[in-house]
Parts: sequence; C-alpha cells; structure tokens
Amino acid sequence: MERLRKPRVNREAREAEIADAAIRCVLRSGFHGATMDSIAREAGVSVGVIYRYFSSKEAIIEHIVAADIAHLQMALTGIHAMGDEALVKAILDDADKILADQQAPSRSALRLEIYAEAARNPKVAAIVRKFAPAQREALCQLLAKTSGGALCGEALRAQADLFRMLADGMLAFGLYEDAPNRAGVIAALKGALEGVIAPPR
Amino acid sequence: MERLRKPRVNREAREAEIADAAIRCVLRSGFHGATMDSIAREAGVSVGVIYRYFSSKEAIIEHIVAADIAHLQMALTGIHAMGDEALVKAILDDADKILADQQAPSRSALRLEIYAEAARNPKVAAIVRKFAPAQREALCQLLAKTSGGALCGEALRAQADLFRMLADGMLAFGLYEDAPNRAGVIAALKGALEGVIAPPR
Amino acid sequence: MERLRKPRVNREAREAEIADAAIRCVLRSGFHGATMDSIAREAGVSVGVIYRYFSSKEAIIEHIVAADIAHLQMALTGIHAMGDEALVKAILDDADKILADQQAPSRSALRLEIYAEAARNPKVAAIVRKFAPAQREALCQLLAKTSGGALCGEALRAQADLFRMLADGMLAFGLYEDAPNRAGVIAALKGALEGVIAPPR
Amino acid sequence: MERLRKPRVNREAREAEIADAAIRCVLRSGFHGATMDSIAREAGVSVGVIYRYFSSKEAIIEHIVAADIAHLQMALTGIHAMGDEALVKAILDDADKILADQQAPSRSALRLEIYAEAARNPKVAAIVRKFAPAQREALCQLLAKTSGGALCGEALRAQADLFRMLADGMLAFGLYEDAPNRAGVIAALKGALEGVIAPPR
DNA sequence: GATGAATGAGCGTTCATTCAT
DNA sequence: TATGAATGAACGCTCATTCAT
Repeated sequence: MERLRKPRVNREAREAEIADAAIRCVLRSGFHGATMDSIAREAGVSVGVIYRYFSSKEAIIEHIVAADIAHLQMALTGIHAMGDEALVKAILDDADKILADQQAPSRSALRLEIYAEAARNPKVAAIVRKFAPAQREALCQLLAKTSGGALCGEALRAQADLFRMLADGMLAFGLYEDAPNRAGVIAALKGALEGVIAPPR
Repeated sequence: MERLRKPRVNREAREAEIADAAIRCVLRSGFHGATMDSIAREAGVSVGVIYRYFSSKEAIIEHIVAADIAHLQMALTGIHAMGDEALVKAILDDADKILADQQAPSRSALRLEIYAEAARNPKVAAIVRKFAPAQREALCQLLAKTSGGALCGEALRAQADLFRMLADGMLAFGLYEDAPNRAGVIAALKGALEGVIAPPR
Repeated sequence: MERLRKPRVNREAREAEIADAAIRCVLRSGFHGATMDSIAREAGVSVGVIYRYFSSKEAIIEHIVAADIAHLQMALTGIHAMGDEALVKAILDDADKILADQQAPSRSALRLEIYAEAARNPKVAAIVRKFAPAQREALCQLLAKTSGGALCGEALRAQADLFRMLADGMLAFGLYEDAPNRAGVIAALKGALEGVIAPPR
Repeated sequence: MERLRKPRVNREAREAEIADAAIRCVLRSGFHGATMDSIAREAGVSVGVIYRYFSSKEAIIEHIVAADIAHLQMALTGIHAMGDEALVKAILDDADKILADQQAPSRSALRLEIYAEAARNPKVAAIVRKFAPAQREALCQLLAKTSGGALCGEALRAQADLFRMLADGMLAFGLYEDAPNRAGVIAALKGALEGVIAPPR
C-alpha cells in the first residue's frame, strides 16, 4: 500500500543539507567559529538531528574537506573528458569561467581554511593528501594533451606542479585588495596558460 | 602555593619570547586552538605576564601576522638591493635558499593560518592588505631588472602577480606529501623563473 | 562525569528560581561578590542554564533591581486603592506591617545594594529614576487624602519627599544594632505619620 | 645637626594620602571596582608601598569606612559645642550648608557604598555599629537643647532616630533625578527641622 | 525519530598579593 | 625602603555534546 507521507527525505539528502548549511557557516566564521547551534539553525533542524548524521563536529569538518577536495578533483577530471581538438580551445575560452569559479570568495575562503587546518590536523591532512596524486595525474594528462605531446616525463610533472601552485596561490590573491581586480588576475593567468598550451592549429 | 618566579628581563626580549611561544602554539593548534594558557606554558611564564606585553590574544595574533608579513616584505626588498648584473645570477643561484625559506614548514603553516584568518578577520585582512602594494611593487622592480627591461607596464604587473601566486601556492604544496619532495618543486620553480629572467649575458 | 539533570520546567518558573537564587547570593555577597557559579549552585542548575534565561550577569542585576523597585511601587499604589475613610485608619493600624516589610533585613539589604550600585552604574540608576516620579506622585496622593486636603502644592510635595527619605533612611537603620529594636523605630515612625495624617474623625 | 632632607613625609601623612586616593577611587568605581593599581596610581606611589601602610585591600576599606563614620560623628558633636542661644539659630541658618555637605555626591555615594557593604560584611557592620550609640546620644542632646527641653525620654530618642533616618534617607535622594533639585529638598528638610526646633525667642 | 534544555570543562581576562631587585 | 613585574586563582561566559521528553 503506497502512502504519501510527510516528505521524509532520505538519509543522503538530509546529510547533504546539513553539510551545506555547515559550509555556509564555516565560510562566515571559519571551522572554529561555526557552532553546532549555528549549523542547526542554518539547516533548519535541531542540534540533536545533526548528531544522527555526523558523529561530531570534527566529522562534519572532515566531510566538508573531503567534499571540497572532491569537487576540485571532478573539475580537473571533468575537463579532459573532452575531445582533443576541442580541449585546447575550450580551456582558453573557458579559462575565465574556470578560474573565476576557483577564485569565488566562497570557494577560496573555504579552501584557505582547509589548507590551514590541514597544516596541523592530521586527519584533514590525510584527506588532502589522499587526493593529491590523482589530481597531479589529471593535471599531467591535461598538459600532455594540450601541449600536443611536447611535454613529458619530469618536465611534464614540474609544469603540472607549477599550475597547481598557481591555482592554490590564486586563493590568497583575493585577500590583497578590498575589491579585487579579478579581471586583471584572470587575464594574467590566461597569458600563462597560453605560454604552455599549444594554440589550436 | 609554590612560587618560582621568572626573573626580570628587558621588555623587548620578554615580548619576543612570548611572541615566539605564541607562534609555536599557533603552528601546533592554529590561532584559535592556541590558548593563553598554552602560550604561557610554552613561554614559561604565567598567564598574567602575557597581558603585560600584549593587551589581548587578538593583539598577539596581529603581532604575529604583522611580523610574518613584514618578514616577507624584507625578503623581497632585500633581494634587489643587489647590483644589476649580480642580481640575475644571485636569484638563480639562491633560488633554492629563498624558496626553501618560504617553504619551511613553520613558515608555510603560519602563512596558511594567516591567510585563512584574513579571509574573515578584518583586522588581519587589513594587515595583509597594507603590505600588498609594496610587495607587488618590489616584485615588479625585481622582474623589470631581471628581464633586462623586456617587461613593462601591464605585462610586468601581470607577471609579478603570477609570481606572487606561485609563491603563495607553494605554501599549500607542502601539504600534498608526507615528506614533500622539496627538491622537485624547487627545480620546477627555478625553471619558471628562468623562463622570465634574462639569462646573464 | 556524572550527570544529574535538572528536569525541564516552564520558562517563567525557572527564570524566577534563578532570580531568587541570585537575590540570595546578592544578599550574601553583594552584586559583585555574587558569582555566576554561586548563583548556579544556589539555584541547583549549571552555569550554562542561567544564560538560557538571562543574557548576562548584568541582565540578572537589572532584573533584580527592577523587580525590587516595582515591588515598592506596588506597595505604594496598593495602599490608596482603599476608600478614603478606611485609609487613614488602615495606614495607622497597618503601619507596623508596612514598615516591617520594608525593613525586613532581606529587603533593606537588597535596597541598600541597589542604591549603592545606582550611584555608579548608569543602567541601574536609570531603573531607579524611571520609577521615582510615579512613586512621588503616589506618595503625594496618599498624603493629600490622609491630610484631609490640608496639604497641597509645594508643601505637599515637600512632605512627600520627607516621607520618602524616612522610608529610605529606615533601610540603614537596621544596621545600627545587632538585634535592631524594630518596635521602637516603628513607634517613632507612627508618631511622625500621626503628625501629618489627619486623625480619623 | 639639622638637615633639610627630601620631604620624607611621616607615616600618618602618607597613610592619609593613600586613604584619600583610595576614597577617590572608591567614589569612581565602588569598593570592588577600585583596584590596588588604580589606588596606587591615584596616590602616586607603587602598589608595594600601599602594603606597607595597609595589610590588605580589606584593611583600606575598613579605614575608609571608619574615617567616614568618624567624620559624621565629628560633625554631630561639633555642632553642639556651641552655646545654647546661638545653637538654634545656627542650625536653622546653616541647615543649608550642613545638609548640602551630607548630600554632596561624593559623600552620599561613599556612604551608600558603606551601608551596602555593612549589610553583609561583618567587620564593616561592626564599625558602623560601634559609632551608632554615640551618634544617637549626640543627636539626642542636640534635640534636647534645641527643643528647649520640651523633648525628653523615649520621645526624645524617637525624634532623634527620625532625624537619623532623614539624614540617611537623603543619601538616596540624589539618585532620583538626573540633576537633583537640591534646593527643594533642603527647604523641605528645613521645614521639618523647624517643626521640632524651638524657634529662638 | 526529533527536540532543545541541560551540562560543565575550558576559554580569555583581571587583579590582590608577593618578593627579587 | 621602594618598586613594579610576576603570579595564578577566580571571574563571566561559550558551546560541543547528551538525553529526558
């Protein structure tokens, strides 16, 4: 017998709602400043409920970290699902969008928080490290393709690491000005990309 | 109630002792996790003493931030006090040392903490911003010199910003491996530098 | 870490419990000497609970002050709700009770604390001042009635102020003897009242 | 051999300086709010010095209390050192001055503080009580004289107590208005005095 | 299962008191 | 003797976590 009950959302959806609320709180106040009360209020649930989905505040933090790193991972692997010829053009054309996404205040503040936390919290560091090789590999493949095979071996990995640093460095860049000149930064990065990427023939 | 008094020393020395102890605590636990008690214990003084040298925990944080940013500032301006011809060679030769200093775990962990804090603490953000233009200018002058005048105007500033991002991005790089392959990173950066820097004729 | 939870009761009851406990602590130790810990212990709750009912210690003090001043206010206005003829007799007959209530050690000690606090805490002073005009008015009406209209205008107000001073002066009177001779004081006050109050015809 | 040394003040003078500084601090901030540091600063000495003259903060408070009560005592006994005929006139003429002195904000704030403290601090209560009988006696003698012998026995004591209450009640009166109408209060009190005091024949 | 009131350890800070100089 | 730096218990307050309802 089918019933239309009160919209009992499933476990995953509820967990995601709470995690999203937690992220909004963390962006406002940092990992420490985000209180369980504030997360509960933001998620529209009671504190007690949170503990049915996460064993502790620590667990929420780890979840947020893993989700953010995974998002980056997807962005990277997502890109080179594209066909070869399209790729180079796409990157150059979409650089604005890709970079703007990375540099969005919400993303950068969260990532900075994560990196600071990773520098002293072993569990968070472990999550960051777990994904690092795959991300490096994804970047290597991307650069190999876009450079038309000109880059390989040690030089390829070095270049990939350089791009990784650029991406991470962008996070702090927004802090340097009250109303940061995003356009300028993005243009500069595009320039750097063009230096490496073989222009579409 | 046992008393083991810490003897009097001069003001600056004591202040520095406390600030150093505070940095060690911050590296271990972050700005928030570093408690006044832990700082006092680390410095070998009682809590009360700290308040003779700093008006609040907030003041300690601002002191640490300002000192770290000022250190970076000095490193940048220090470099191009050198003569023109010597400079390019010096940079390439000393890149290892310069980069290693910036990438030292204590420095990078602290800087990451600072960036994360700046993303939501206006006072810390103000300190970071205050130095940003001078640092950019220092980088611009450095690149102008080392590129033999080839770079100027908008392109020069863009390149400077790119290097700034690389420097900041390096901070997070140490997190990606348990025992990070510093040599590899440094080699890659050296490569990047050589792309811009006019080789000494 | 043993847990013995105090059960839920309704908001008003719990708030009153805490305020009462706070008054007992204030009587014992003064506004300053009454610590949040001592209030919590006296109320049989944990410190944290207090903050669910009062936003700060300051708020508790203001609550206590306002309640005490309001009690006085009610005593004053309550009296002359009575009919004219009954009034004079009632006052003379009940003077003992009224004065004894005001002079009860707990009331007088609290009021003295309030006056001392008002002398330097603007918020407390504001509460005291807020009720002063109404109290004066109530006293004026009372005297006008009981004097059979013989008192009016400036003379009425002066007499009212005199009685106000007597009432406040009584507070300190209990301090002058170990086991204060209340009966004597009350008799004296009764005498003073009779000097003003028109004897019932 | 006489010497003009550095103005080494004697023990009593120094003690009085510190006590005076302490009173100024207490008036500003109450017994609790006055810190040993603030007293030392106000007195222009170091904290350590205070402890050579007073064994503790408690001792300073007791000293202040005793001094204030003694001051009142002297005011009372001082008055009727005067000759009989002069007395009544003097009191009526000087009532303004006498009352204004009692009602001076500095005196009243301090006395209120003392009464509040006496209500819970046994040592302070003891000081207040110690002087009470002598003060009552002084008031009795004063009233006996000024009433031309009309008052005596129980009635005399009751009247004296009434005046004592008026005097204490005046202390709180200043709290009821922002800029208290002292003139009005004083006029009213003068009226009360005249009711008892036999007009000079 | 959901709620949110209760808990209390632990935070940043103050200040009476001590004592090496 | 005078100084004021050092001490640390104790303060007001917060918040992750628990559990009776």
